[in-house]
Amino acid sequence: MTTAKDPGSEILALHRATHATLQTLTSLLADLDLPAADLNVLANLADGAGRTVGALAAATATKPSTLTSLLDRLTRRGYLVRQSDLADRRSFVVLLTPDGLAVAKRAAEAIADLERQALVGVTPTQRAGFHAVIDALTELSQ
Amino acid sequence: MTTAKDPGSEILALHRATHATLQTLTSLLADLDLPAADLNVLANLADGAGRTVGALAAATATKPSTLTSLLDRLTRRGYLVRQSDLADRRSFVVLLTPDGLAVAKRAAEAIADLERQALVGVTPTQRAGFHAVIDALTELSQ
DNA sequence: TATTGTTATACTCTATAACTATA
DNA sequence: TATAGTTATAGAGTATAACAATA
Repeated sequence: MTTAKDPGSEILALHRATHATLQTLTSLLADLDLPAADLNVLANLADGAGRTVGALAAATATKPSTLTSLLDRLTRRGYLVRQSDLADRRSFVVLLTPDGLAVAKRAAEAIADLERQALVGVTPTQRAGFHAVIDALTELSQ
Repeated sequence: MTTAKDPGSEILALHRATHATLQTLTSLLADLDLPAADLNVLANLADGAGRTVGALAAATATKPSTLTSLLDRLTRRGYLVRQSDLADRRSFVVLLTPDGLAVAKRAAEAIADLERQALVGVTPTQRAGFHAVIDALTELSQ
């Protein structure tokens, strides 16, 4: 046997899983009427702490220009505000409103629920392995 | 300690890693001038075997209607053909041309290279854990 | 009747380049 | 000069509903 059995499998599995989980989350939270990327950003803000646009871009591995229209939409909905960063006035700090925090918490809870259900038969060791691989792939791609 | 330390982390990490790896792949293969989703589909076909549109949709966790324009584009480029499935004439089998196979193999190799580089310090056990978590999340979301 | 895939349609996702304000 | 973020722009990604062909 000289042939690799399953070339490309981690990254292809990653993309498949991302599509699948995004669709599931969107339909679980259909009443919020928010696209998947918005849920993702909100979940990243669910701890209530402010983050600069750049920090959010890093957290989601997207570009600031990708976030602009998304943040505009969430602002229009009353879910967040952009505050000028006092420390560096080129930056904006993204801050959830009370409404936004409630929605963000629902998104984060739906994600946590989905993980709990999916990972009921998964050991902490396997979970640690998952993060080791994910982190390695993410770090190499930055 | 009653608070979970890192709620939502698997799925958020998944989405971050997907964005990061897609961007890296696209720039590694910039000379092919293909968007990320095309590379993903081609890599899924790189073994040279034909697949129905439905099977491809399942492999990428997308809908057939999402694939239509993508397959049209790859057909226009001469990378694949749709053949009527003799066993079930409602179906189309997607088959790579020789040119398409060459491009698909480059995509699959770039993915394999990226994985090799990223996972050089990752143990087989960690890798197995990764797949256990990914599979659990994917299966729950179908 | 049910299923496969396309078409038509409507938005969202995403990045690059040029720009503004600030550092 | 360099950086943070937006604006302008262009194209790709995605799904739903309606449809045609086949089962």
